[in-house]
Amino acid sequence: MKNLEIAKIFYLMAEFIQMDKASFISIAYNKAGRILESLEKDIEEIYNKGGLDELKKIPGIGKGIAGKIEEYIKTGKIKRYQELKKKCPVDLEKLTSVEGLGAKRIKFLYKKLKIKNLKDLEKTAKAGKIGKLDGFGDKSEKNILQSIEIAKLDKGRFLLGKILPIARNIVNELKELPETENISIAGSARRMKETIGDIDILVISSKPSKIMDFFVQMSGIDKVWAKGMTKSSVRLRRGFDADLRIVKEQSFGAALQYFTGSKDHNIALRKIAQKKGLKLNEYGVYRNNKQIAGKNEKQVYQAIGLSYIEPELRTNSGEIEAALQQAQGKPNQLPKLIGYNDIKGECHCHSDWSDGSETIEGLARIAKKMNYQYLVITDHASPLGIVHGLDEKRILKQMAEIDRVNKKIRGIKILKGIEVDIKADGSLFIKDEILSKLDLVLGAIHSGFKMDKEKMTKRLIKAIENPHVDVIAHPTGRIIDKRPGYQIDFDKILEKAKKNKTALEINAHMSRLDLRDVDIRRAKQAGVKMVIGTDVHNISYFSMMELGVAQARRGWAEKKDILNTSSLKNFLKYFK
DNA sequence: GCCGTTTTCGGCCCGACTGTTTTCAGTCG
Repeated sequence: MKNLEIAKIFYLMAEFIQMDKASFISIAYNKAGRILESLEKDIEEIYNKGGLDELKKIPGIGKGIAGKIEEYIKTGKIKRYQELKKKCPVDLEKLTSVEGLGAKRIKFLYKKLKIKNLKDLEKTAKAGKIGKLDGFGDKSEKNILQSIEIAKLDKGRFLLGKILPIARNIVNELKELPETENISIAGSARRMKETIGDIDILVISSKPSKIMDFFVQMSGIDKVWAKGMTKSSVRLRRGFDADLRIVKEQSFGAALQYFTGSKDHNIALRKIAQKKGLKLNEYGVYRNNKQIAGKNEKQVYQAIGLSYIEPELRTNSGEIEAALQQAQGKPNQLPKLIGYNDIKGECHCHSDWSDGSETIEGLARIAKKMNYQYLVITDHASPLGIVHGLDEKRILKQMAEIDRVNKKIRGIKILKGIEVDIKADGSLFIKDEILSKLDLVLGAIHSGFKMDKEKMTKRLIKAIENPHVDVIAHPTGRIIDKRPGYQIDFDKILEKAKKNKTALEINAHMSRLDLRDVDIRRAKQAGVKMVIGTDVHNISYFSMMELGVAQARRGWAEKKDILNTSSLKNFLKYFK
């Protein structure tokens, strides 16, 4: 998929263009980059299907940019980009990663001192040559040196599952301050995006100075980027930034809306406000300088003619149109998203019979504490030695053990399941005769990831068509930022899954989150049911259900789309 | 470069903080 490659070039082109003047052309390229990044379909497929006209149908892609996309697909290059790069041959990607350095200053440094990359920059700054330039000073030079160190350590984005606990800790610390009247996580963490670049926190206070003082002096801070009365920003030693914004109570909703994003969602909202003769900013919705909304988010949306939109949906990918429809009582409304407390059972769980670390009885007690009605034990049945998979004999033994635990522990039902390997030809590692005795069979691919698209699609379809397979676990096989996932024809998979009533899993593990949000949305549209499973290997995994539900919400899933929101009875009935 | 329920030209979301200035450009989100 070339979407990300092209997006990256567009971002760089935007920077190059900005070197000469802050132009709307650069804004257009940036926007095109973001569009490509969040596009659910392969841009090359779109182009092959309908050519330039099909590309131009994407909002934000016009004649010029569509042409550049075509050029890249055909030749692997974009001439305009090469030209821009030639004019100022610097390592833009690395240099812009230095906080405080943007296109203009990078060009200036290149023209004056021939600085092309981080190494040149560091050398020149250390020699004291930067502070003497026009528009720079000693402080700029010092900041550049510090920022280089931090840029060197930059690890990019972090998993939501890693960031959320840290963000919540900071929130709890700030909450302790008597000056804090209200507080919320904002930004992409509030939208529950699967990876997070930095932490955004919003505080309501009429005495911001003490809170800001505390914030920039918290433990674990490497550098204070900025400190003001309404806005401060710091770098945490763990490798990412935290931003704090403080507003007054009457602006809480507007600020929360503004600070939650996404950027494109906000821009679209402001345009809508503008058309109505209103102004939307982080302090409220204004008509002729008079605030008409702002205290809570719902009012902000209503003031510009929309229904409230849940944070997880705010990506400007149709939710604004749906909110408009809903506010006007028309069809094609917003989904009634699955709630964080709607899950009635865990359906992907490994015990110490395979590669989990907890006994079945121990797992049952935790699941009961989670208020689940049921827990499906789905140990591996696999030839892979490392997972200590079950064979047919041990499956029967384990069933007996589950019967024993069910008798011993009341208030939760342990179901008999398996996560069985789908072999290269699509057949399963366990005989149908044994599978038929189980309550739930997850089919999963754990080897032979590199198969070509046609073969892999056939392989999965064969498993989907096996009458004993209830669920395909982690259906695309991707690992966030590590493995792209297998080549599959997802539309065909959906078609067969629907026909065979085979469900797809939303694997809730923080580094899998597989299906992706865009896949979930397509599955829902295709009428394919899903389950959310955390792939428990020890007791800490249970809490990742929150991430799985968030993923489902970002994919517009409703309660009825997710089977383990059903009662035990209905859950079993579906899979019979 | 993109876009159109006033427009095929003339707009384009909006504001905070910093450093170097002395009223603002650059950067960031």
